[in-house]
Amino acid sequence: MRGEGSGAPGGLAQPLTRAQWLASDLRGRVLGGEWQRGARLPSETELATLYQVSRVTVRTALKSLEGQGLVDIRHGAGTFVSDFGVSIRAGLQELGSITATIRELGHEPGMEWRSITTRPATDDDARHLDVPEGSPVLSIERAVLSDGDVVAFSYDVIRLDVLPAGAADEFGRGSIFELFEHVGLRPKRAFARLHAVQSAEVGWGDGRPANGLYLLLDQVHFTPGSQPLMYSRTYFVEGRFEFVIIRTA
Amino acid sequence: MRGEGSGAPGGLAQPLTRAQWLASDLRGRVLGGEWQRGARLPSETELATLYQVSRVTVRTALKSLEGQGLVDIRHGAGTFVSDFGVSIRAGLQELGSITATIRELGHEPGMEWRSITTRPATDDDARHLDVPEGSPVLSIERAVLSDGDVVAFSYDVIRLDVLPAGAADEFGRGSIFELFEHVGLRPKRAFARLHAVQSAEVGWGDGRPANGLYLLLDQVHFTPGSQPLMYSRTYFVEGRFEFVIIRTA
DNA sequence: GAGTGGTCTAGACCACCCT
DNA sequence: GGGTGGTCTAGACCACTCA
Repeated sequence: MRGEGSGAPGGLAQPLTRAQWLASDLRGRVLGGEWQRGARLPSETELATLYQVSRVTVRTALKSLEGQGLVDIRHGAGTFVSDFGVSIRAGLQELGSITATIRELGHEPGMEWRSITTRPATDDDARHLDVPEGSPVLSIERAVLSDGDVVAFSYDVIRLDVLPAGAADEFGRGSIFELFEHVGLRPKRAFARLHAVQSAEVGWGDGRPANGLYLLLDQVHFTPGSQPLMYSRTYFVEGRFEFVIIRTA
Repeated sequence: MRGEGSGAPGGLAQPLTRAQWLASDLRGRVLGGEWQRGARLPSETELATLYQVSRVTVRTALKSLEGQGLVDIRHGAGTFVSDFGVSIRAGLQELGSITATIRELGHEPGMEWRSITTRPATDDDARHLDVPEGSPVLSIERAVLSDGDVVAFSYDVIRLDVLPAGAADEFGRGSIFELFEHVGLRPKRAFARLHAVQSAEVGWGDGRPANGLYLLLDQVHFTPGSQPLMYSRTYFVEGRFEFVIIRTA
């Protein structure tokens, strides 16, 4: 059954677990319109048989899709294609690159670097990245674009002591996540805080909103070994990006 | 081992799964200071033996604590008490009452009702709650307090057709979640969107911030059967509430 | 290499929905 | 009552960390 995985994962090549592969495949089938909105998917037992995996694996995959708002699992009744359906955007709780998210929404992502410099860590950097004040960090200022429009301004500070030698030179093109990947330092977790901000100091150029309103995502990214890797403050221009969270009991 | 569960669950009495009970117990032990910040917890196998449950159950509990930012699970190394430690606030992705969250942070929650009325659903209500325009809804305006200070203004619209007869009269005291619980309608999921808002129209009384800045949590709550139950717009006064999200890959 | 977490399986029993 | 999801178990094997 099921020849090749139709739904390619959004990110890069890397070994997928069976559950991730299944989720990706089912995601592709749902988005491909194989089932109508509100329609019932095959039962977990059926899927387990079809895909030759255990029911636990099926459940893991389905719960992931539920977390993305794609399907709706109802006890005793079945799993249904969510009413939000195809129009859903990736949830905020899933750690991934903004670029990938924009692409998944069907837009053309872009990036404009304003500056990339090496400098000593400020007091603030040091506190967030857990390094001594003054130790070298890579400071990046960039604007995130979607279909040519600025959706966010981001101020990122990256620890240099955990990067392989020469890796710093590679920054400046492509997604930051892809860079980390390339260097073998995939962020595993992020601790994020949200704030509403109004300021004329944020950002640069024509992309700045007249009202100066932003949703600030202030986050620290960690390696699988729980080392702080990057501290970023990303100011999303209010109204140009949909922040969605699926909250579950 | 482990006599009674020390860590009482934040919410109300209801049957807990073993994993939930375990999570609650471990949470109590961590918060109680049984292990230092950064210290390693017993291994999953040890915990499984100690608590007489399977390792899968232990993992479920630990992952829940990880999602709350309480512990830090490191492949091959062990599970450690998070550096954020005790000061952590509940994550935004966990669906729960604001009241309960405030209490967990060690503050005294409060509520001030401004108005509770029954009225026909507006166009906007109808769209979010999936009812015909004009069908009766319960409209609530309230302020959420923490230690006597206003932290949020909330405008809630509740479907009346799914409430048991007479239940509407019970609103106006206590947490809305407790009310739902009492009536047997525990929300299971919420679909939330976030916005930065600046407005002088929002809120009332002295609690309004001078700058008019709010973080708007715009959400629809669903019953386990996926019926829309409540549409609420909660305006959190910027700076008075910490919005935290643990994002994972 | 020993120990720890990450993933997966096959099977079981329960709670819930629907007819 | 029959089917579906919710939870749990015991055991297995793999990947990673650390000494």
